[in-house]
Amino acid sequence: MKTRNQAKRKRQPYGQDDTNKEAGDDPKANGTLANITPQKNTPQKGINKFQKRVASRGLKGKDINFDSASKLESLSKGKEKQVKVNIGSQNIPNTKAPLNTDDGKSSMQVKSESEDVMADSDWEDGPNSNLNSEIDHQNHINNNISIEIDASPGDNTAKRKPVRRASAEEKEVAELVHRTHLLCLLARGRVIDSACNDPLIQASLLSLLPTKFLKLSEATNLTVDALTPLVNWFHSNFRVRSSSSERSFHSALATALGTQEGTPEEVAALSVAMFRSLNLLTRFVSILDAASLKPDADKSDDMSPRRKTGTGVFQSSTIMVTRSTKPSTSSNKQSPPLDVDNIASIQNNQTPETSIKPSFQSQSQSQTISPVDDQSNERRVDLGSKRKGDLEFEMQMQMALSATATKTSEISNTDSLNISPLKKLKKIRCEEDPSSSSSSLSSISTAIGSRKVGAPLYWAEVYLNGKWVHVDTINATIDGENKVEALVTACKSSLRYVVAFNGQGAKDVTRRYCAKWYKIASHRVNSTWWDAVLAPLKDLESKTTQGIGLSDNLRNERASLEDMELETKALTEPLPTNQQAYRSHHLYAIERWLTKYQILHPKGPILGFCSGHPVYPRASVQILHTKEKWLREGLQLKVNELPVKVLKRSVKVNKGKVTDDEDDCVGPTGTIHLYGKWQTEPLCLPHAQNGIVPKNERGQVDVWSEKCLPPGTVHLGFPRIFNVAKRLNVDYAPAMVGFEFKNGRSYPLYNGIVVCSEFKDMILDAYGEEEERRGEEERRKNEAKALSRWYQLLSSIVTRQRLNNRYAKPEEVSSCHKNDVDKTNDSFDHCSTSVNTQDVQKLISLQENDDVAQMFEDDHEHVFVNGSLDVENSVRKKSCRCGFSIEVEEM
DNA sequence: TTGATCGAGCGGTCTTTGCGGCTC
DNA sequence: AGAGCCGCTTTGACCGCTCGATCA
Repeated sequence: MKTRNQAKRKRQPYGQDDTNKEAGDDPKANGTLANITPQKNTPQKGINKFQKRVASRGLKGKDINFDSASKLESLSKGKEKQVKVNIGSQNIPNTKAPLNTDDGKSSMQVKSESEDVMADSDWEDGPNSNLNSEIDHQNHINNNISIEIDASPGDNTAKRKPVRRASAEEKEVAELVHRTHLLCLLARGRVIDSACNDPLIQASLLSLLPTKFLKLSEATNLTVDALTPLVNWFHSNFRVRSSSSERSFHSALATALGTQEGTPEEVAALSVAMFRSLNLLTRFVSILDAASLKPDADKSDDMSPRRKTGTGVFQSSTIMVTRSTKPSTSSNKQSPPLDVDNIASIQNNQTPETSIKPSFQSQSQSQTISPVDDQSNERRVDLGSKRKGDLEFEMQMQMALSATATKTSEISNTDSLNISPLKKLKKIRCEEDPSSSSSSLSSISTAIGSRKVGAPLYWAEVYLNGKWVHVDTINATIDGENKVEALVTACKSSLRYVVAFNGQGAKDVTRRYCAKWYKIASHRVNSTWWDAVLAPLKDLESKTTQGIGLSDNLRNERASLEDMELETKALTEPLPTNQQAYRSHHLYAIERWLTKYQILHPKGPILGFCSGHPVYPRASVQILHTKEKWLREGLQLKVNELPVKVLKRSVKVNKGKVTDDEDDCVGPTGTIHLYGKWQTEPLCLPHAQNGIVPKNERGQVDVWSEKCLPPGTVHLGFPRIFNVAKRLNVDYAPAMVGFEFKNGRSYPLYNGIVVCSEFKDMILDAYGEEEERRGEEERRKNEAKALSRWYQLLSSIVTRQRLNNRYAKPEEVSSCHKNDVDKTNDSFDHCSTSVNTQDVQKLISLQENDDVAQMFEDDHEHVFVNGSLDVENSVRKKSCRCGFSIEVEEM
């Protein structure tokens, strides 16, 4: 298919494009540059335009040199990436340099390796007195302007990547993969949740607990503070390691419990089991880091942690934690836990900058490659081809390692280290909500600085005092739901789905952890599908979550409280600070990003400003349609409503509408009048009266939807039903249901008829009988056709046999006969028609009795008997006994 | 460094109820 | 002359979304 740009180029050949429009109306009339370029335009201006043009044709950025002093160079440089334009210019000022060539045909010659540059330029040959003159020809030989376009591969701008967009199919595949992955992750979460309920594991955990914590199980109104020592105890007694060797999660959990060491997933699950063993209402929470919803995003998307770590669906996501447990690193236990106290101490004692910068610098000077960071090593090898995201990730890795540097980890210096880590920190700080500046800052800084902290992927939610509290034992963080998003962002991971599991159910609690929904909304799957998937799981979750011994009222209250909390969070998102975010923001809008069919109504209230643009609630954005479009939705304009927006029609469409086609939607000047929904009311069509269907000017009813049916009528969308209505003498109108585009034109599509309601049953009954009769007729016709074909087949065999008998040698006769009979039997065996076996037997006996053969013995004359009649086509099929049949049109 | 802006590729939506030439 | 049949470049123009490049 021709692209729009190709079409544009086609419409704008060199001699007609804007370059030459300014240069002169008819460049061919006079081949001099002076004529091509008006006096007011300097050659440089023209050259600039040429450069621009070349750039726009894919030679962008290629080096264009206009060298009037250079000698004539061969233009045919083969495959050299060079474009030269030689323009003779001797004896005249530059402003009047004529464009001459050897053959005098074209005023300008451009040779390039990309033939299409020439190919889609509409150069025209033609006589030109100036160009043909010997003098100018000589001028050209002696003096010329050379335009060199150097497209060497090393050129910066030549590196511009060809933009390749994902096709619809690729997008669909990506979405399917995404959905499948989500389902797998949900199933995995349920497995883990189930393992957390194991009584043996819970009992073992209880036996490990210091007795002072056992009283927590009896306490009522537990607070966050009361839980802190328990979390710290767990944090310091359970370590995180990279991978699990166990196949079954249940046994892996048991092993992790025994060794007090496990994957982040296992450790988080153990913490959930521990809380549950203390009779605390606890959920296992996981970030579902599914494959990207967008094609190729995983290849280039640096947000995806799968690239950074190794295998496994859940394991893949924890970067730093995983790495920190490599043998050569210090044990987790050697690092102080990241808890509220630690954050406070960091705040008090040192700024993040001072804590990170010195060690970072010292690390950056080292050339030793740490055995710890094998993935960093890999990156170093391929530094030249690294993406920006990889560098950023490596930066963060190095910052993380260097900030908590122990003597073992040393990192080589790379170019990427030239970027100040402080700037990186500032960036992250800016990302963070200003309202939580100090604590968040320290937490993020610590997150980056500590080896213990990676992107949090698994944690627990404990129900305390009427609220679900985030408890991350891996990072020893309690009630840090506001920090999760920043941590995840800092670790270049994504927070698209946060799901809480309990009682074999699951609930999406992303809202609790995500303050900037607009950033993740486009990365989440269609909410209808996701909600449908989660609906049964949510029920399960809420039923179990409500605990034992609670009344239904309390259960409902608790469930609705959480829903309200999440809903409130969804509706109170802070205003984004960049304009682009308002383009598809679900809560807010600014006028500049509205499409042509949108309007603000009412225009207010103003919720704030972004770069001077007033911000309105998204709910104020209304869709506009033409009058016709509203009619299709069963709505009509109220009386005296004026269009709220008037659009110009395209030139081409106007051409066809210049006539007196003026109505409320298309004005005389080719404008489209648009109306909002508030200007409409339910469609009021004329009632059917006396069995007559109200029709439009074309004698039909436009059935865009059921709402478009005149009152008192019904749409009977059956094929051939109009015949029945006609036969019963009932008034009807063809139901036009849409348009079909074929051969560049639109054709109305009809589906059945519209009749008055009172005739509905009568017509349907008659239609049913008619269809039954038609079906029977169809069956009979098929049978007759099959029989006829069998006759023909057998007749041909008889003929063949007769010929063989007459002309073939005796030994061939028997074999031929046998073959024919075999073939016939085979055909019969494979025949799937409804031909009566008896009929065929009769045929075979006919054959054996040689009756048919006898027919052919004489000069057989066909005798046709009346066969079936095709009512629709008025064609009757007549057959002869020999099997020959003809179709006769009945008058 | 970051946001704004621009250009380009791609997919989706909207359009919307024939007509001119030929034969009989 | 007029009725009727047949076969037409594939619709394609436009808009919105997205992404990369560039610029301030």
